[in-house]
Amino acid sequence: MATKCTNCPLRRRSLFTEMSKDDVAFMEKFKVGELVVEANTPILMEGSNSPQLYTALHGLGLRHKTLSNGDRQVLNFVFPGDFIGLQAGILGEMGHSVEASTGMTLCVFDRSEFWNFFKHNPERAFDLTWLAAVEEHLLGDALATVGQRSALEATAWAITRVYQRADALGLVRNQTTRFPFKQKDLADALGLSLVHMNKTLKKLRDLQLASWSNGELHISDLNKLAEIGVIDLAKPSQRPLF
Amino acid sequence: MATKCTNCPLRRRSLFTEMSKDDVAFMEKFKVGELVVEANTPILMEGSNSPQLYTALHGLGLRHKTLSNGDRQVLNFVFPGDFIGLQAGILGEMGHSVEASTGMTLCVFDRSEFWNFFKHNPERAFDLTWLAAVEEHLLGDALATVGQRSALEATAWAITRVYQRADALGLVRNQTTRFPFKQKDLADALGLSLVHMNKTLKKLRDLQLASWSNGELHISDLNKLAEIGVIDLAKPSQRPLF
DNA sequence: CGGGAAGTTGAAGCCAGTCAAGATTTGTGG
DNA sequence: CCACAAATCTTGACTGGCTTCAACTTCCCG
Repeated sequence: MATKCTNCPLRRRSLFTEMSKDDVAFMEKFKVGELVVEANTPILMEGSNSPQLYTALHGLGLRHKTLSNGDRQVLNFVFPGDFIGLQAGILGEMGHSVEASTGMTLCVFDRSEFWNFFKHNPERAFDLTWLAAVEEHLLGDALATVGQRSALEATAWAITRVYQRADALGLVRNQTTRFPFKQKDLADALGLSLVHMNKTLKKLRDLQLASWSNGELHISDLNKLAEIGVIDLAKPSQRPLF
Repeated sequence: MATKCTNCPLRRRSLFTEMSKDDVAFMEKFKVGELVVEANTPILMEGSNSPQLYTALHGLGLRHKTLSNGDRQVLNFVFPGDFIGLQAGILGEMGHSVEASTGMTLCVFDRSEFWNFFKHNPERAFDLTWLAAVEEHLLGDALATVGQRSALEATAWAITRVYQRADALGLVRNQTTRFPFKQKDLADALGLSLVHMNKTLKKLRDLQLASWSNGELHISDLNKLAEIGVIDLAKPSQRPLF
């Protein structure tokens, strides 16, 4: 049974901006159902023009591009609250693929209703653009990391960022959070080989900064980690939820 | 004397979508003037919240992030028609800096009027989101390149992309286009050292694929270049102009 | 329990970074 | 318009971080 937007468990979290009753009702009309997928299921394919758009309610996934030679670049990890399919909605074509890494529950929206935001609800349209701008911002950071930082720095950066995102969602306990990805996923996100990723993680373990095993990420010294990763620890500001 | 939007020289180019007379008039109100800057002038700084937004009318520039350790990542090159400051307009803060590499002329828009697009002109608001989505798309490509491709592949990719963009703007003659950047700029865009960038360019020269000197980029074999760079040569589709 | 996926570790090689020095172009003041 | 300085480009030699190859271990799940 699909949850009503009024009762959305995500909306309560302090990370997300308040939404008026009217807007919630507006979203309710837009929502056509929920999708439950198993781990390792493709959700959207690069180049596709999906009739449906999603918001991640529960579970984790990743966005990636696969080159014709088989190499894969992971662009980002998908957390609850993330909007999926903006490029399909706006450009008519996804520039990357999205897949579920764990089991996931997704809110499903009808793409044909997309235009209504712009026509009838400028605030929500603005929020949508806001999300696109943030995504651009994050990709810029990732590009700078992959382009300029060493393997140790990049790994520290990535781990710090994941931890911060999880923390903002209230998913951290005892400096530990669920991070059910493969080492290969992180390697592909940072442009490193799997072997070197493994050795770099070992180094962070030996330095007593962070350890990641059995899908659990534990942070021992966030400040030191942030320092190595050249990242500032400013609390992420509130963001709109779609 | 500032050009009126009605007479905008860019708008005539086939790359850009048609705009209704009403919309052009709408833009006209939004435009507050023109800015002429010299080469090597900063236009927007990372972290700043500029009251003004721009569209490049003439000249070339680049977007970049500078890390605290001094390393620089070039995110993209700015061509005529590019909108500058979307992040400032939407997020209230730029995630990267923008600077002029040649002398540039920029249309200046008032940021405080920004919200009016969403309120009064949903088509233009949609176009804005479109631009943000395309930017995200391009950054994804760049990330995949820097993360997964060798120096030769990455360089071929970058050169091909620049050439395609210039071509779409009608800036190519005799398979040659103006590309008045430094080798360091391209190196910083691809995460390579200057020395290796230089040697890679020499290799492309020796292979008789492309040569770049005196700010002029000449392409001998675009197909081969695109093949090495793993990029497809589909004509870029029309895009909205702001 | 057996087999496959994921993680771990060592050894060898190479792509790209760093260092260094000279050539060429660009900019500037007299 | 020349002369000198600064920036950019170029090339060679050396170094090293990361990749590749290969084998072994551990963890699951049927």
